[in-house]
Amino acid sequence: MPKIALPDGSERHYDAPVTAAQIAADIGPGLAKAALAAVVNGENWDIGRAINEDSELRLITAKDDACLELIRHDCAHILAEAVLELYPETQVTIGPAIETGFYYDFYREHPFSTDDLDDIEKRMHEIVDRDEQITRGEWSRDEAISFYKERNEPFKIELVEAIPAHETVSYYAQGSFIDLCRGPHLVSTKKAGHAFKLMKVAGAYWRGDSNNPMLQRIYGTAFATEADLQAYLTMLEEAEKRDHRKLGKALDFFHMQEEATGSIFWHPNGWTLYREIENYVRRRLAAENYQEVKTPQMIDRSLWEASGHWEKFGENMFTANTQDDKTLALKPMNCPGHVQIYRQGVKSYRDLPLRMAEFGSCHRNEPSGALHGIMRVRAFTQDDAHIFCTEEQINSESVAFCNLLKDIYKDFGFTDIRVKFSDRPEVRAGDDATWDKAEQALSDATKAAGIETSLNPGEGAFYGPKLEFVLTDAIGRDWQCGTLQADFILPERLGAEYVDEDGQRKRPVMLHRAILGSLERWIGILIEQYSGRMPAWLSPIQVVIAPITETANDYANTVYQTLNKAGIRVQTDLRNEKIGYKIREHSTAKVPYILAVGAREAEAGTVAVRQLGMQSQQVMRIDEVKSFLLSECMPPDLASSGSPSPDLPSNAQ
RNA sequence: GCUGCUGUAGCUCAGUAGGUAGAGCACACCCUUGGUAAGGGUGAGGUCGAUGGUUCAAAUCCAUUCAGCAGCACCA
Repeated sequence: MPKIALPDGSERHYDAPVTAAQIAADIGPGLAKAALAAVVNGENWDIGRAINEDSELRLITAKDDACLELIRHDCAHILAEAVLELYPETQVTIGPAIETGFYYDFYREHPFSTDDLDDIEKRMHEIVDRDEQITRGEWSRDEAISFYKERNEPFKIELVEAIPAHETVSYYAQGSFIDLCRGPHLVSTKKAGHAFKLMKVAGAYWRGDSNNPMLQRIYGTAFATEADLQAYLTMLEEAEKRDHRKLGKALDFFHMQEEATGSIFWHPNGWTLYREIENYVRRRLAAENYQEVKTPQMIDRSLWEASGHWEKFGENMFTANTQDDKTLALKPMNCPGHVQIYRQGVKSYRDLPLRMAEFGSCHRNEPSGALHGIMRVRAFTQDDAHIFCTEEQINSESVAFCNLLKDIYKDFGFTDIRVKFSDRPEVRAGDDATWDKAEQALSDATKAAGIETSLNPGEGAFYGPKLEFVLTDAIGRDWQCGTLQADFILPERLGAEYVDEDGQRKRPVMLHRAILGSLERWIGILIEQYSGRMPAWLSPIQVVIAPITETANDYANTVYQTLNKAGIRVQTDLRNEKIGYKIREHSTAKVPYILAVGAREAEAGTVAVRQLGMQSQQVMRIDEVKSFLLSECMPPDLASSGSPSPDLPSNAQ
């Protein structure tokens, strides 16, 4: 005799088990039609599945976000049904709904090609039109296993065996297709609708393990309406235009080429941006009492053996052999080098915390498939630093670091930061007690800094747990940028110590930390964040002076001299082109300010200022425009402190 | 590293029945001196990622290889 509680607070009583569909019909015909699924006591529920006990019920309609997940999950099943119909020799594995749609992993001898997707998609539309009823059933474990044995589906058998003993084994059937599935689903294939599209085919390892066979994954996306689907596809196209690889080339920032895979050739424009960022960070660190150092690019393997890198990280290290049979390694990290500087001379507790920073150029031999534009490269520069401190200082140093990081991110326009807490990995140095201590210390520090973290189990560094500050690129991929790692192990291994108040020699703790992460990745993210339209202080070319006719060339040069001398990155465009052409070109090149000068301006000693993205222009006197541009182009840290002389490199020509 | 796809002028791309390559933009020169997103003309520029093979003949077919792209795995 189930009693059903509804979201509006009302209750309905039934004499016998009842389905959500029946309840919806009792409430009204409109709802009966609109209801697609239900949530019963917080659990997703098929609309046609009987409810036996007193329950809280919420009905799901097409407007619900939860409905989208159902549609996508249905699409995954429809995809599998279509594939089995077209390619009966295929084995099915798993097919969930995901954030951007759905996928299904198949196993077959001959991989799918992109051409197959059209056929499969066509068949999926047919299956939707067939209006096949989707029904839920339950199996005993043995029934499930013998079913899949008969069909020669070893992957599915593995899945059944992995289901915990106390859970029921359910399946969903539609047409001739039956899939082991937790559900829920809509009542028929028709309800999934036609607003779906298969996107790509790719390999994916069974259970995400590269030791397992590779499956064929087909990705698709699906929405409740055709309009939503179109909007999503348009959004993807727009995101592609923000791709840093495309913009980096278009804006003449950098290039890469075969002979130096994973390394960047920085062009003058890109390098100007790079240096501007580096100088900004340098000023911020100096203000926080960091000391900057520089350590060797290549170090003998013995040091890497001592630090543990040779063993734990050796596969990713580039090495070079010398004529006298030494093996040197290009540094993949800066920490061992910093410990060497720390160890010069005796350190006192009075020296701690000691903050040692380096724009450390590192090389790592990343797997070829991991390379991605300038976001994931083999040669990069970290805004790295190591804070040598006592255990008691971990907390305050971590809090100070988190605050500095947040402030710097804000200056670059990032306010929405996600933070992951990565704890001990399987391959690690140090004993469990040390790890307990390190994880606890880092966790306490994040709480003190008021930072919310999500757990990222087993992803810590081999020497310590870490915080990862994650930003997202144009098409939604996550990239780790900043990091904070508590390390009790390297100081031990490399013999760092200090003399405490009581005269005893003790181990300092090392906090490994980076704010931007790598300059290269940071610039990649920045380009995508701003679609290449950098804030003026970061723009490689801040101002272009464009004479309207060549009679104004001399005057343009005069204005140029004034602005260049003031430290503004300014260029002139004296080419024999019309002003409209020049405006278009420099607008496309995303130059923040264009100063048009013609006879009128030359006569009056003014310029017509046109700001990027604006239709109109504003006439200013030379002295006015100079102070206007100086303030517009001021790096944010200098602007807020009101420093009179910005440290702008002047590289204009 | 694995699976699939791609690789033609500086850039974006065309070239599907194998017969020694085309367009637009950019570039050079000439004309035009034009007031805020592309003025006009002429011209130069590729041997088709690399290597090997099939063929009378290959950008086009085959093999190997390198690089890029998507995903997976990896990411201290």
